[in-house]
Parts: sequence; C-alpha cells; structure tokens
Amino acid sequence: MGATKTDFFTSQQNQVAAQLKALGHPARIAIIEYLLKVNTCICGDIVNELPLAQPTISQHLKELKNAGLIKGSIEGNTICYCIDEKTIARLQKYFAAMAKKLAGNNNCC
Amino acid sequence: MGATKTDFFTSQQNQVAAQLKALGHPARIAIIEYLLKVNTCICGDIVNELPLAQPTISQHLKELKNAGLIKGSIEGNTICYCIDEKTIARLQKYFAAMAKKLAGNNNCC
DNA sequence: TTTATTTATCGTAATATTGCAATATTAAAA
DNA sequence: TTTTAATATTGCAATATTACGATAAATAAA
Repeated sequence: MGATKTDFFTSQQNQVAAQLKALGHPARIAIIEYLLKVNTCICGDIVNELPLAQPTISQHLKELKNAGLIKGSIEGNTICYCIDEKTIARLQKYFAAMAKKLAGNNNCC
Repeated sequence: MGATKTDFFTSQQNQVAAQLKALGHPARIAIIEYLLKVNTCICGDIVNELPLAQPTISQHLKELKNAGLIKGSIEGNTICYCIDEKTIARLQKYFAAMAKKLAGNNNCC
C-alpha cells in the first residue's frame, strides 16, 4: 500500500487532483505567484527568489510542468518558464462552478 | 530532509498550499464532488460511494476537515459532513484573480 | 579550445502519505 | 443491559515526496 488508487476514479477526478496536488506545496505556490508577478517569462531567477537549492527548484518546476501548470521553452542555455493559462482557466472554472452550486444551500451543518 | 520548508514561505502561501494539497487526491476530490452532488449534509453514505475502506475514508475526511474544506457536526451516532463554503469561495477568488491577471499577457513562451 | 553559466539528473537520506485490518468509541435500538 | 450501527483511532507496511550534494549536459563567453 501507499500508492493512490487512481484506477477507481474518473480521469477527470484524477486530472484535477493531480493539478491541485502540484499546487499543494508552498514552494510551488511561490513559484506560480512569482511567475504571475513578473508578468512575463522568467528564466533562472527563481533560484534567487526562493530559499531552496537549485536542484530542488528544478524538481518543483518539473512537477509543475508535468501537471500542465507551466510551460517552458529553451532560450540559449537558459529555459523560459511561464504559466499555462489554459490549466489555470480550467481550475478557475472548476472552483467557480463549485462556488456557484454552493451559493444556494446554506441549510447545512 | 523530506520535510517541507514551510518556515520560508508566507502564511498565506502555506495556507493556500495546504488547502490545495488536501484537494490533491482523487478520493478527496470524489468526496467533495459527492458532497456537492447530494446538495446537503450527508452522513455515512460516502463509504458506500467510494471503493475504499472505512478507515481510509475517515482519514481522508479528517484531512479535508483539518484543511478547512469540510465541516462536520455530530448527529446522534453519525456525523454530518458538508462543504465549508468560505474556503471554497476563497480558493475560487484566488484562481479568479490569477486568471484575470493572466488574461492580458499572451506574449509568453 | 577552455572556461564560465545555466539547467537537469542521479543518488540518497529524512519524512510524509496512502491504505487497511484490528480495535476502540459512542450512541441508538432492542 | 445487551446488541447493533456508525465513526474514529492505532499500528503497520508499501510507496511517494522533499531536499540537497555531486555531477552531467549544453550553450555562451573568453
């Protein structure tokens, strides 16, 4: 045991969970927020922004990329990362639909 | 090592990360979606809905509760869980602000 | 070519998560 | 009181995550 039983859930559930899991770490939230703040592609400056070693950040970037939250393109010997708007838009809709559905029923707990 | 370095991030970043982490598991997404579907408090029926053992579900519910995503009230010898709208609303705003800020700059990657 | 510079990967230790059987707890029902 | 039903807790094994030092790879600069 110890492995998540992904087989028993829908691919949608697994996908949303994977995307939120990728955001479920303060370092990765910080990376996303930094990318949002600089408002454009960034390259290697994340390492200077966060109190983590370069391999650790590289790993976090990889996870964000695997989950589809950021994308990167090679630029000389550096790599330019930026937020993948589509995924954010999808998550935004997910929570918006949820909040909307919750708006009606306050007869709970 | 192996422990997340929460000390180095803002409490806001840690909080958002903790909430998204709690949602970062298909079983917990399924629980939230079920709570949303039944549109009212539920009690013990989640165990019948999910392909997981009762202790496992109890654990997932505990995590969702700790992260502030659901709340529960005792009702006889059962417990009534339901979604905590405030937390969902906060997350919804978080993603909405992000999506809005992203809307302008398509000059990336 | 040699030397930075930047990012990725490997290996590994520490810690966290996932899942469940067994058991405990609590309150309703008989 | 005894039994049943619902939920929580404990203990444990399997696996995943986090973090970093060392090193590799690849390109730019000297």
